[in-house]
Amino acid sequence: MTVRTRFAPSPTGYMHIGGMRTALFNWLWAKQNGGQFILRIDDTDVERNRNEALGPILDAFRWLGLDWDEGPEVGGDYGPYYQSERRSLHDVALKRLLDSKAAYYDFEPPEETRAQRELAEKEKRNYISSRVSLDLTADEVQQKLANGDAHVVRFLVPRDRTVSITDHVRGHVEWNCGLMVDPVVARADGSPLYNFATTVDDGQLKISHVIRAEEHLSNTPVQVLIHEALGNDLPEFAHIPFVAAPGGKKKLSKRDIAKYRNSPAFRKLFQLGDEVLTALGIDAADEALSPVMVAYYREVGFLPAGVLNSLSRLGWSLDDETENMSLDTVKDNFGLNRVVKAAAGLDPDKLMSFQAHWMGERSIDEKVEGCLPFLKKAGLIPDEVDAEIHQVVKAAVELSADRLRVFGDIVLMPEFFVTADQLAYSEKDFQKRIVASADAVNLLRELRTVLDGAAEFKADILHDAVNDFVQQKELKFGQIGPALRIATTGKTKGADLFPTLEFLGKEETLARIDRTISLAEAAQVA
RNA sequence: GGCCCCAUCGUCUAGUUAGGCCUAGGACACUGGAUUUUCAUUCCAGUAACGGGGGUUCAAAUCCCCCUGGGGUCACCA
Repeated sequence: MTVRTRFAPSPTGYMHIGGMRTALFNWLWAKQNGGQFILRIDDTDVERNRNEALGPILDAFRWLGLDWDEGPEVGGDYGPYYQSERRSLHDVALKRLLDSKAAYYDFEPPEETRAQRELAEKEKRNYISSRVSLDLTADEVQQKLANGDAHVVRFLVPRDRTVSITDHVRGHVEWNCGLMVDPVVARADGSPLYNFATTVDDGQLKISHVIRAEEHLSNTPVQVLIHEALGNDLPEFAHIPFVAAPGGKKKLSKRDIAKYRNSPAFRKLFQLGDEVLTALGIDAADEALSPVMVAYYREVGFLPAGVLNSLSRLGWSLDDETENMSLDTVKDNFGLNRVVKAAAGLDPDKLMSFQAHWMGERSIDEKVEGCLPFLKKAGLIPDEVDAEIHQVVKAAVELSADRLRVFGDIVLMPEFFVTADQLAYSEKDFQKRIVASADAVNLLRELRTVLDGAAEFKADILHDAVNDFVQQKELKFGQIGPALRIATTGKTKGADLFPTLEFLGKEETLARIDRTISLAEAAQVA
């Protein structure tokens, strides 16, 4: 049997990270079994511009390197792959259901249906369809149809049986059809509804494995029944756990983004986004760029390997110890039988840890390539990168070392790229360690002389010179180090100090100290 | 509320199918220490879990039942 899996997103304008995990598992299963992974666009109910809304979704797949064998742009033998273009196919299937009496026209007013439903809930009773329209004679039905009476088409659930499946992750699951509502399969104008269109399409696209999030489990009996009525071979099912919000068990949802902002577990990612995106001149409040969406990770400068590794381990494990895995490793070892049943909360800390691991695997040159676009976007380097600028970036990347966890981190280190007059100081630290410190300014003046007099402007020589000075004055390094660091980089932490000074060069270093002294004096006077 | 799903450290998980190798393993986070004249890294160590109650058995995290708790879903959305 050829394994064919599919992911069927609606063109919404963004790609949800949880949806991405579902897509990944589908891709993994297809690839591992030498089958096909299909992208089908469920755009039946969308009025927005298709390309505009689909773009971000395809971008997410491309960014992560998850290719699709059939679907938009690549076509395939089972198209069209846009559900809206399959309407004639749905019409034929609908007619077959109606002709075989597997579905019926329901003229019951929607208010009436809703009232019955509410009454049932109030009485703590299961609701099933009234089926009053089934009492109509064929002529009466034709008459109402001719009159243009409002109606829907419902699937006639066989109430005397059960539906059971053997789910790849949940095992045996069974439903009593006597408890099921007759689902609406089409509106009065014949336009199909989700459960119906999906079933028709899955059958026609010869999908072998429906791998989807657990929240679809309750749709399964309806789809199985429709498949049977249509005479389709039944696909196999795998209902994987949904991705939960960090620190919780509830489904990660776009609707709760505002709430996540303040959640302790999620805060770090939002903060990183705020800092990096703002430095890039991008609106960090845009929900399409929140950590719930794949686009966030690309824009902030994550590696596909980091995101993929994290997503793979969400609800799946290779064994009892392997954590760092490339996509190839996951692909070779993936199995539906090792998918966990319980919902898994996204863990931002662990995600960052995977990301740092894979960034550490990158060569300096690869890191430079990754940083360049970010530096350009932030206006820290010109768009035209000549050899000299390339060299500067390379040196900065080497200095930043493992402080560069995501490419976006580089734009948070402007001290490597701006000149003395543009350097921004951390206000609080500047105040505390320089303005409010009794002799910080005097020491900086003396340090300036020491640095100026160094035989060579090299890290180790500067280091020795400053050490000598510290000993001579009977000070501790801690009494001048922080001030020197702030004066030259604007902040209290960062890359190794003396190599940084060497990187900046004598002229720039002294200029920064001069500016610090004058700013401090001005502040003290005021 | 009906239907369905789920339940091991704070988190992600291994172990459950074939009960003993489990004084429950790993990773992330956290805490302490070493290295680092900041921060980060690296290294070492530590804290930390089988939701509860009944069974079955020589033996239960593992099998059965009940309870509790958590979650999903109940549209002429997808």
